[in-house]
Amino acid sequence: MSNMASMKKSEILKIIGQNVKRIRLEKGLTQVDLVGKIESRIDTTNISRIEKGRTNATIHTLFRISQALDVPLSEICNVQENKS
Amino acid sequence: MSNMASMKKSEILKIIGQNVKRIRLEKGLTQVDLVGKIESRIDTTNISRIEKGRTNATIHTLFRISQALDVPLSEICNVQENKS
DNA sequence: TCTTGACTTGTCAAATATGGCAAGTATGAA
DNA sequence: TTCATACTTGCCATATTTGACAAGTCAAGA
Repeated sequence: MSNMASMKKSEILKIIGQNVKRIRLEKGLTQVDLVGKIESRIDTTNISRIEKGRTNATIHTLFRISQALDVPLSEICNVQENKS
Repeated sequence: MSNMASMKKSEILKIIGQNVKRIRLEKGLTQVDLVGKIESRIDTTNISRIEKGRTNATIHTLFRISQALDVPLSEICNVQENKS
């Protein structure tokens, strides 16, 4: 049912961002907490833009976020509505 | 055992690239075949660079590739060695 | 009201991803 | 050897991410 083929760029960026925000909140972290746990520097500006779906983050940026959130990268990258 | 915390940028890019290449070959596709299946244009140059881990692709580019390969994005983003 | 914390958003500079083209490498077949 | 296919890599121009800072919004308290 997911009709992935027609998913627009803005849509998947929004889903990725929602994933990041949801996991961050589940861990009880603020954006400032999160960047504090990230190895090489990431700005809260960028976190905010990613969570809002305003930026098309690189995989390495998302990977660093996944490390700080202590979840697999694939969890952040879960954009599928449902699997058969 | 995965020691994700110390994974360097070049290492995760290499794994992402290996994932793309492996799945593409499993599907019996050439790079030219692959770009032919991608909605908005992607150059074989870029596919090659991603597969070789030479470029830090954006999530939207990897998403379009996952669509063309008919696999979930999370499969391309599977960089974990093994899960506990 | 004032303050604080959390987040968003604008702007800027620097780095780099992307698309495009051309040239090079490698393999296999004729 | 010659040719074709598949892929890699260098270069270029353009677009955009990223890091950084400043300013703004919003909600909860004191």
